[in-house]
Amino acid sequence: MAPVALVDCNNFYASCERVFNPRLEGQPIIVLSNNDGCVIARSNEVKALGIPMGEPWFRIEKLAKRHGIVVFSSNYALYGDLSARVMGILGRFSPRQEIYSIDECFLGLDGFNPCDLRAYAQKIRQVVKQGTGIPVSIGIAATKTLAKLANHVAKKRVQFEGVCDFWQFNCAELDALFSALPVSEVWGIGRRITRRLEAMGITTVQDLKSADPRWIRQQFSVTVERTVSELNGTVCIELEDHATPKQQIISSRSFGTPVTGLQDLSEAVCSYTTRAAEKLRHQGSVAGSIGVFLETNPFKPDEPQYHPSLLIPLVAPTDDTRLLAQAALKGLERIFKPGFLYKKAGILLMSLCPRSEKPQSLFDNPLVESRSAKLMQIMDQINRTMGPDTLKLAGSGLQQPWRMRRSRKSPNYTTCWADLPTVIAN
DNA sequence: ATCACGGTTTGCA
DNA sequence: CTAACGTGCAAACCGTGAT
Repeated sequence: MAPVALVDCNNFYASCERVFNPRLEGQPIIVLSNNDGCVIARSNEVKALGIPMGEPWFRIEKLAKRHGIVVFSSNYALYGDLSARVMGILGRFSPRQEIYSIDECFLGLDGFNPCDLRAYAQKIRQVVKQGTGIPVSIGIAATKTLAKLANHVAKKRVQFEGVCDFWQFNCAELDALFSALPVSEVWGIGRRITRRLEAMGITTVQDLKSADPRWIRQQFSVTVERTVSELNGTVCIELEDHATPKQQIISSRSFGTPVTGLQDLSEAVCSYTTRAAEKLRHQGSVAGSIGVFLETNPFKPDEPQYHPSLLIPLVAPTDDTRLLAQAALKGLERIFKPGFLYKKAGILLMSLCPRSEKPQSLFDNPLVESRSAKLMQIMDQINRTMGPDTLKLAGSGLQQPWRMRRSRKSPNYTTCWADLPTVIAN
């Protein structure tokens, strides 16, 4: 049985802010979503106050002030950079690593003796903390679903000191543990399925583990059935140590203030397309079609609502930002209607396939194509070395009045020289 | 009756 | 002062027209 570890950073975004501002140690911290909309990360002190994840900021602003909570806009440049450092260190501890999200990864520990991996896990925690300042917790078990659960236990129970290894439990102990955990803690069991399971009398992890897999499949789906098998120690979800290319790439943002005009929407659509195209090239794919959508504010039911979308097939699959933006803007013009307060716009790249498998067409012009490829390469390189958006399409605009609010962003400590004077001044 | 499809909804993190 | 609620992805689902 090959052990799997799930390493997860504790309160990741809050911890990132603390790394560069140690005075925040022990202080309550929250980090807000894009547009300073709602709470997406909380330090332990804030969790203890009972402020839930996803809570809209405007509803807790007063409470936060009362408790002296330190509030940050999200700073993805900072979190992404620290994430890369943490992942780099973690990768040294196993030849098989699956980076699952910005703050967690699985490590395949095949070949390691499962008898006692706790010391190894403690070593991992110590090295990551020393190298980055970020505290992590580690769960170890036979399947990814169980490792996730073990990680949860490692975080929740202080006596485990950040590491929980299910191999250290016998059957009776495991039964007792699982009977004390709500079914909603299981990876893949979200709000909706939890509600339905509870209605059927399945309320704990143990209940779900001992449910009949065929019945679960019939009532729910293969996905939930797999989850049940994984709880029983049967591997159904393999470790994916090489990133599979995305089937679709979405780029969308809410606006800082409502937008009414086609000009502003065009700028937004143009820059979202630029970001998506960068991701597309990064994974070495081309897109066969591009979708555009607009949204008014659904939280204001009194205002006229309109959420159009349109899918535009491309003449030939491409990864050229200019061609993609052209198509997206043409689509935008077709769905745009004046007289609405738009809150959000976005684009989707679809029908993706590897550049190498792109079908040749009679109308391909090899000279034009190679120029396009070279131009995109140079753009990507300049933006990579000199900072994002150093070189962009004119259609993205300069003022960008629609940009999201981020009034409480910390400096980009690790990725922006220009931000450092702020740091020193503080 | 069955399948492939595309668009929409659901669900998760 | 006021108003203020994220994003990205895949799987499941569903209606349609072709076979």
